[in-house]
Amino acid sequence: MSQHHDHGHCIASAMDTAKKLCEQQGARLTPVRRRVLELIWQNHKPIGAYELLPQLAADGFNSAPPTVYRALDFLLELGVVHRISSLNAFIGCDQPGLSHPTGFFICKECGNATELPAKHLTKLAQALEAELGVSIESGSHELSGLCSSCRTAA
Amino acid sequence: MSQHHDHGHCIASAMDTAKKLCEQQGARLTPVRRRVLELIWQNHKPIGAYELLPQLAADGFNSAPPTVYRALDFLLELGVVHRISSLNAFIGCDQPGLSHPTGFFICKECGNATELPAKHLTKLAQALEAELGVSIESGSHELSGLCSSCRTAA
DNA sequence: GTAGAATTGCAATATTATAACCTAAGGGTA
DNA sequence: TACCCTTAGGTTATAATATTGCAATTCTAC
Ligand SMILES: [Zn+2]
Ligand SMILES: [Zn+2]
Ligand SMILES: [Zn+2]
Ligand SMILES: [Zn+2]
Repeated sequence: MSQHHDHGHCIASAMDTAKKLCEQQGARLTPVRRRVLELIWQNHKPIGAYELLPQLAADGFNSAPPTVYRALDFLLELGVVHRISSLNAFIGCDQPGLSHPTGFFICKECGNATELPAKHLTKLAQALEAELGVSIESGSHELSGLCSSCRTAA
Repeated sequence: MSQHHDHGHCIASAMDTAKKLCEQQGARLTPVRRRVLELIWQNHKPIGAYELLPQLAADGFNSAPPTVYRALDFLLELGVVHRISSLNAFIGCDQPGLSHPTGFFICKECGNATELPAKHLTKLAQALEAELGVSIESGSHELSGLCSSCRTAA
């Protein structure tokens, strides 16, 4: 996770991609869905569903659990957000649009989560399919430790 | 997951290993901890904490959530049980005693979970550490699809 | 035996997620 | 436009998972 990136650009780019994906698929990026995606990107770290609720409320949106879970389900389905189950949290996808195996490295110090390069995950899946005789359809990889910045600081 | 294994042996062997690990570490395999581990192995599929409660109650144990969560925490710490966070469930460890990266393949058809060979997971972790400049301390890999039996059946 | 530590019992509560049911809004078609 | 149908959102309640806090007990070391 780079510390010095243009974060406004991050968000704008993610919103733009989501809009395009919706148009391609005939899906509707409604105000609440759009706002949830913005909040997830503004946060830029894994964020829990219940942390989103007050932020939605502050914007005048309805803020009951089903509202945010529905929006999250939509965004997950669209492929612009991932769920990190070991944290019960959600984060924006780096490479939305491309269907790809998902995994994250989460720094236990700073909390930042970096999406893992799909290349390695695909390779692992192939090796496991060959060795176990299974067919893998989906998966998630959640690793934890110190990111390079936090390692340097320590 | 082999369908034709001596399941009684599975359980006995797991209990024996747990006992030895406790002796080595000066930890206490108390009745409720022992029973929780037995129940997990008897089930032989990922099992939720709240599924264990009534089974404990049937044996005359206290059966409030903290009881089972404490036992699970102890067994996780001891390394004889793993948590599968995408299922909010627990399962016995294949290679207890050896500290190893953990991952599972879970068949979406039959529900069986197979622990992934550590070799591949270690290799992935090393590749990611090199590429991302991070240091990985723990991780979990949860894959889903069809196991070889269910593939054949389908 | 006694002090200190670990374990358990117990009640309450926190956190995360979904169900059920109804209303409102969009979108195509005659 | 009027109609119908589908999707999305509002609202209330509840389910499912997990933890906190404190008192009582049991174990262990001395
Ligand atoms: Zn992604
Ligand atoms: Zn960090
Ligand atoms: Zn294991
Ligand atoms: Zn199967």
